[in-house]
Amino acid sequence: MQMSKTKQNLERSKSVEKSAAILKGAMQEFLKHGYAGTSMDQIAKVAGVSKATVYSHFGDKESLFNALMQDLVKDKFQTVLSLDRPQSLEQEPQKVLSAMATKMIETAQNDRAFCDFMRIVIGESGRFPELAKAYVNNMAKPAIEVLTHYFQSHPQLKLADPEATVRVMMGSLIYFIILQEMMHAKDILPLESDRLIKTLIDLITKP
Amino acid sequence: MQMSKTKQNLERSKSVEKSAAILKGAMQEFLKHGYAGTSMDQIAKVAGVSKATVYSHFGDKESLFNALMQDLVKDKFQTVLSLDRPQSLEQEPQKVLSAMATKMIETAQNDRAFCDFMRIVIGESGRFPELAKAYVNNMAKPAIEVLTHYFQSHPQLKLADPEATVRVMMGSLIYFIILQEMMHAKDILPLESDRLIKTLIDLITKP
DNA sequence: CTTGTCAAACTAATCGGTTTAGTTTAAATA
DNA sequence: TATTTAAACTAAACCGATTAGTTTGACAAG
Repeated sequence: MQMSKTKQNLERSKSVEKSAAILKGAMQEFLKHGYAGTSMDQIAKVAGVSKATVYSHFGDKESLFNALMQDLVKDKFQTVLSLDRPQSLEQEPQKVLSAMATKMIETAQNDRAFCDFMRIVIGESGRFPELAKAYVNNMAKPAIEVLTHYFQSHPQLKLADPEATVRVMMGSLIYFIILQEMMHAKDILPLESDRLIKTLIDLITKP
Repeated sequence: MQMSKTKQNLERSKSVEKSAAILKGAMQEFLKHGYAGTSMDQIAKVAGVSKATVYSHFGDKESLFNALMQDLVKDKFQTVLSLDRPQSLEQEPQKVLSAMATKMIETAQNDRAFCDFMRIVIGESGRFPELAKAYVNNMAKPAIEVLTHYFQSHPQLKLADPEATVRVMMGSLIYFIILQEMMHAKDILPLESDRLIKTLIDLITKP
């Protein structure tokens, strides 16, 4: 039918601002109400955009959700990377590991969206296995690998199984966050993060 | 208020069988599709019951969800308790703790509904804080307390902070289950549960 | 006659998704 | 500079299906 374009109008590429507004609105709603609990009308409204525009940018609800979560995984990945790349690798492991753990918990405590994000990833991991795998590949795996490499390059820690030890450390911290921050257990099972971190580091760098 | 019954019609008191069928159907659907993703029509259908009956037994959707999840928490609590009450308390801690950890992971691996249950509790913990608190009070807290008591009554372990050590142990195991079983990380980040358990127990009962 | 149940119809709202009819934008052309 | 063109956009109506929740009227049984 129409061959009339073909000039160079790749420019007006569907107005990046609208796309960004839609993604921002979708993030707000999906994080708050979950996938099934969020409607396209809501998203269009909070994005300040017509529903038709939402559909012209992202074909359907599932595509929008996937696109958003992929973005979000990459975004939060930056956080995790900066947490796990210890700035001062040369200090004693006790200090380095302790600082990493502290920063990780502090991040979770201050970044509300991070907890909401984790909740969605876990909660929708059954219906969106690709989302779960994106989390594993882009967040859990790099974090585990960086930490494993750190453990392996510090033989003075005398760790029999650095890979498994990483899992112990990550698990302790993440379950603490899940329990205290996500499951509202702060009042029911109070525990200072410092005590957990000290105990954990002491176990790993056993005196 | 009304004392009119008091005969012995505790029998046909809304037909326990129907109630059970509804709860069973609701469990199936809620665990599979989440709260917002499940409709009352679906529940009535899979329960083999009319929708009106569902509403006459449980006032509305939210009440049904809460009633079901309370039941489920109590049910799964039995599992957790039996996991944490070591049958043979008198063996060496290495054996006792190792057996507990193994049984916990095996349960999660074999009981599909257990993973679905955990997913829902975490996923809906933002919108249903009461559900999260029920989980904490009826499952996490007892498990942590039993294990804490076990640690405290075994001073030969020389644990500086038994409470925090429990968190390390529980966190390691539960994050392993979340990653491998719920987030489909088995293929991406393979790790034998035996290695994790051995490493964890070695750290706690440091030789 | 009360109680529990049923299927079915019903409400009013919302869902995901499409379509329409008309407007804004910015670049290309003349 | 004025005009044309095509894409992106808008609000609004529309679609059929589905939602949570109610009501009705009939039937069975203690």
